[in-house]
Amino acid sequence: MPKPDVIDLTLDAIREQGGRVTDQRRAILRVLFEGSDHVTADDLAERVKAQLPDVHITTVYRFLDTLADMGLVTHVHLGHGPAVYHLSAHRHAHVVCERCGEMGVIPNAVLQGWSDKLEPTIGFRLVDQHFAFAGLCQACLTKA
Amino acid sequence: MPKPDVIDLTLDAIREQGGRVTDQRRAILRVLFEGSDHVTADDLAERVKAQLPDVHITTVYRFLDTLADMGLVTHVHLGHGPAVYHLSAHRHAHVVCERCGEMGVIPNAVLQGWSDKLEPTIGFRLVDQHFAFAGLCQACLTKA
DNA sequence: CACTTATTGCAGCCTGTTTGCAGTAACGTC
DNA sequence: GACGTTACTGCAAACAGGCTGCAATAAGTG
Repeated sequence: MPKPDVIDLTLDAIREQGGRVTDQRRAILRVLFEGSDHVTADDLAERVKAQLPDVHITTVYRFLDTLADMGLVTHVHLGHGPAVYHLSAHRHAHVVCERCGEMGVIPNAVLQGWSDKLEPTIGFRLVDQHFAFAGLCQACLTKA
Repeated sequence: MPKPDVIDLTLDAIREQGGRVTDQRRAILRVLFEGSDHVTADDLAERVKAQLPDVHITTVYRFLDTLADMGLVTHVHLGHGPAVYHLSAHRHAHVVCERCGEMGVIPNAVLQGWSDKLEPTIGFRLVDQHFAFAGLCQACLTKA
């Protein structure tokens, strides 16, 4: 008996809330869970099409939205271009180099620490970053 | 002899680099320097039109770009909507409440402090925020 | 199998911003 | 002050990323 994997569990969750399981959704989930993190909707659509042609980008957007409502995926804006999506389980803040676009990850503990100090002073608690922090990476720093 | 103000100095700087001074540019600068901070290009255009009708939004965008090249203005993305522009002299990082859109300001010293600790650990230096930080304001925190 | 209704693909819309182009007008020179 | 050069303007149209309405399709239910 093959052990039920994340994809099957997700599909069950979808059915449980009255959603339906389609080939498109299965393919999208496969790419999401097995492919690399931080994909744009467009990338995702391309990769899905490799398995199942004719999946429309709109379908991808709509399903990502559903998954977001379920709390499974989140999107982040790394810069001026399209947003990238990743599993909420992999949630963390992002830094992006303003010069070269290189991306770094800020551990949740660090963000938490900042937030704890910030809240008493200016009355804002920082939450999971929905927008990346702007920065400069080592390579670009030494170049300059 | 009236003392030359920021606007005149800016206009001089424009002329010095081969740029031309027009009524439109004068009006845009007036709104930028005298109006409130954190305006969208659209807001700006509206306010400019109050003084000088028929100034096209394209002109506003183009001149903002020129001013950005000169290092005079910066734009920040507060969220999903349009970007807001402000004078570079007023530079600081921004926090925006994810719930209600309320905006807060993070002092430069605070950002600098974070950056100093972050750089040795993950190799990124934080720079002036081009994207706002996501957060929750006091009001929304207590409501929840 | 029949039925209900969620999901799909498509075309077309939307917002924010940029571009190409021909006309206008600012500035340096005579 | 007139003249020529060329930066700036307004307009229309394009652009990107994303979302919507709709009719057709097909997943789940009994």
